[in-house]
Amino acid sequence: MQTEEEILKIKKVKNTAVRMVVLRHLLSLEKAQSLKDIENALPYTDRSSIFRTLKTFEENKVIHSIEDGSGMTKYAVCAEGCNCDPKDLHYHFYCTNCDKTFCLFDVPIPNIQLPKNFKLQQANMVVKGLCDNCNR
Amino acid sequence: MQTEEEILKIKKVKNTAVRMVVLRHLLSLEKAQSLKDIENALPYTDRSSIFRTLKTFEENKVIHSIEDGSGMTKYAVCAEGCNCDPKDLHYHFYCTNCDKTFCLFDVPIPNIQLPKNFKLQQANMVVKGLCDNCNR
DNA sequence: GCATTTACCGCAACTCGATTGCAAAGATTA
DNA sequence: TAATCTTTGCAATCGAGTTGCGGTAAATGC
Repeated sequence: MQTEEEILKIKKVKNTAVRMVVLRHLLSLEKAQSLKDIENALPYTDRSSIFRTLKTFEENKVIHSIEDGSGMTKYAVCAEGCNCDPKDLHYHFYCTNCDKTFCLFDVPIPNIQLPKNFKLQQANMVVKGLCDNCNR
Repeated sequence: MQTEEEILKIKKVKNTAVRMVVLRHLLSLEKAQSLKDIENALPYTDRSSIFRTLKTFEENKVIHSIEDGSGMTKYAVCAEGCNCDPKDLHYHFYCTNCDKTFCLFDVPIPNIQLPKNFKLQQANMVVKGLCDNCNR
């Protein structure tokens, strides 16, 4: 497991107070977080600073964004060695009851055969339904 | 091919002027449309009327909505016999250059093996990249 | 056919997540 | 140290989506 400092160093992102606290927060949680989630969790850090931090992280592939159909973009730390290639894809499961987003790392993504001359850049596979906890 | 009147009758949606014009517009295009798209195409129809029409259509399964990662919900007319089941799924391809959304009816969706006790309600599979026309 | 109820429409206002302008504070370079 | 660039916090703005409300049209009851 890499420390926050190591991650930022590897991804060539300058280490600042806001960046450290945001990255630490993301690392401490297993679920993808929205800007709002982070804002609520870090009450002394300004929203726009968090926003810009997330953009910076995304540009430098520290994190990747997920559109899970909840209406809010979520963010999660890239796995070690992840280059946010289409190959690194996984399904996201959005629970319509508890509003949590899960990364389904274990569910394989098939090879998508696109029409001729279409070029894949990224993909967003979101499955919605009820999670384990809510499906009772 | 069904007429607008027939579709509304089958789906038990009352036929009104706004509904007719919105449905006709959606049928006339092969690509999923956003509220904004429709608004621009129908300058004499009020946005909120179009919005409520789309909601009514969606509730009655005349159309289905798509979240394609463009930030705007898109709408497309359901195919004949479509019940908007997870089974009726298909990939959507969003071109990051020309901002168009394509339905990839011909690309099969695999069976998604969810973790134990998770329940699938719907899925949204969006592939982003360059379309035929923009990939030159 | 007329009155009453219900549904629909258009306008304007509002919500809320995302984004930006700007100036102050901090870090870096010359 | 001075000049320059980056980051931060605040406030304002943007834009898609949504809602309240009064007016109009359609459906229903008598």
